[in-house]
Amino acid sequence: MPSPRPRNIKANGRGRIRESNESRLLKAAETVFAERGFRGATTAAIAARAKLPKANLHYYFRTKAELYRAVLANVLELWLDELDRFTPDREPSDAIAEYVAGKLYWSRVRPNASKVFANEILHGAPFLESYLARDLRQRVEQKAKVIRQWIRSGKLRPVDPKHFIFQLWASTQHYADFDVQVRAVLGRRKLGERDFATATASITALILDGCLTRC
Amino acid sequence: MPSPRPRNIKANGRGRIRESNESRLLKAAETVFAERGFRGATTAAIAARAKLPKANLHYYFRTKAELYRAVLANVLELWLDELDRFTPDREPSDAIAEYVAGKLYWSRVRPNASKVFANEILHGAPFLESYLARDLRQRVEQKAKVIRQWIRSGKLRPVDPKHFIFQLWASTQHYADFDVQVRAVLGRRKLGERDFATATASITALILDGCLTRC
DNA sequence: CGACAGTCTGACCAAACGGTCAAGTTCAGG
DNA sequence: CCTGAACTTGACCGTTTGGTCAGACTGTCG
Repeated sequence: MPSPRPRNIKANGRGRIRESNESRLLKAAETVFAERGFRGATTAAIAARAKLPKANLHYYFRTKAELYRAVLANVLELWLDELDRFTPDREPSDAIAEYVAGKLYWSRVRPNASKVFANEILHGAPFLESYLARDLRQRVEQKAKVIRQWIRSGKLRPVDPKHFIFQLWASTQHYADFDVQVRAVLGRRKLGERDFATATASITALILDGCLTRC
Repeated sequence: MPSPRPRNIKANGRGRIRESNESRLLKAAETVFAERGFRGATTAAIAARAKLPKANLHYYFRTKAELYRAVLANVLELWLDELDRFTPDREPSDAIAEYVAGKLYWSRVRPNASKVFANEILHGAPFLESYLARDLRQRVEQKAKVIRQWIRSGKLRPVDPKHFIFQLWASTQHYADFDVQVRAVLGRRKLGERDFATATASITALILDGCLTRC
């Protein structure tokens, strides 16, 4: 949640400056946190990237942790909802294909969001513990039910629902979080729309049909 | 590479102390770097975990970067070789199953190694650029050839070899790097051998056969 | 225009950091 | 038991860091 501080929304149209500066800082912070992690990021670097004096940063966000929390909240909003495509009435192959495409879309257009999240989890999720234990867990539990239903109706093999979700997460996150490695292997300077299209097709095909020839 | 420094291996049996202390420091460093990343880790914290004074750490490893490099070298040694199971003469399903099992084995017994590597890549691989561009790229190119051969011989669907390898990497790394998330979703305090066995089975089944019912 | 909340910022600080150093202690070979 | 190399360490240093603050500026509403 953004910040508990003198929010002057009194009357109409106020706080424009605040809103503009806060979003500039959040954008800069997302980049710097993605590049260097929480501890490695410095408020000076974030402020510089937002082209504001450091003291100004601390005017809008009291502490580095508060700014980080705000960035995380933004990221979660983005990350949370993709799984909602999983509903009992849908054809699993469609839902899964759309999920992969959606996740990879965000990995391409907001790679830093993915990296901030990955970094947070990688280092033990000190800021997201309760989110993981509450919201995320419940959400997955719920979607696992949908997957079991798909299985019961014979549309899906008897996969382990949670591990299935892990695999979806893993394969889609990879392209944003490990992009240096992917780029090195593919020999690209930057991953383009075409690379992501190939990735989407590959992942979808593999998850739906596997790699073995059959019948 | 460990360190260019007065290595007293003169006569027999010397350097025992050095060897012991260096390995204690490396172990401690692996943990701390995994928990906090390169910038977040402090030499004081590493020294404390190794139960040595900080000055002693700097006696064995001149700088934090040198220590970090040594840790990375250790990690790479572990990570590098699993792909060697891919040879033209083998049955792909066996090779793949063994690869997944092998990678997940290391994810379980050396999760910090995986995290150090993941963190390095996540933050742009400043220490591993040349490794990625040379060794890794070549290695993948080579293994991609094997996969293409498998495809030509009709044992494998026409998957994109490199993206196929990415998927193998992604799904296996996930359990070490994102273990907090996995634990939260599964409701475990610690991932045990059984969890990893389930994961291995799930990943293998999914990659080989996909999730859709068929025929 | 007066007033006041909101915004801005250079200068500053204590704490923490990576790294150094000189003086000491231990250890094995002669 | 002597010697020299290897090892140990408390104290220290310059720099960087997150955060503060007092005072100046600005936009807007009555």
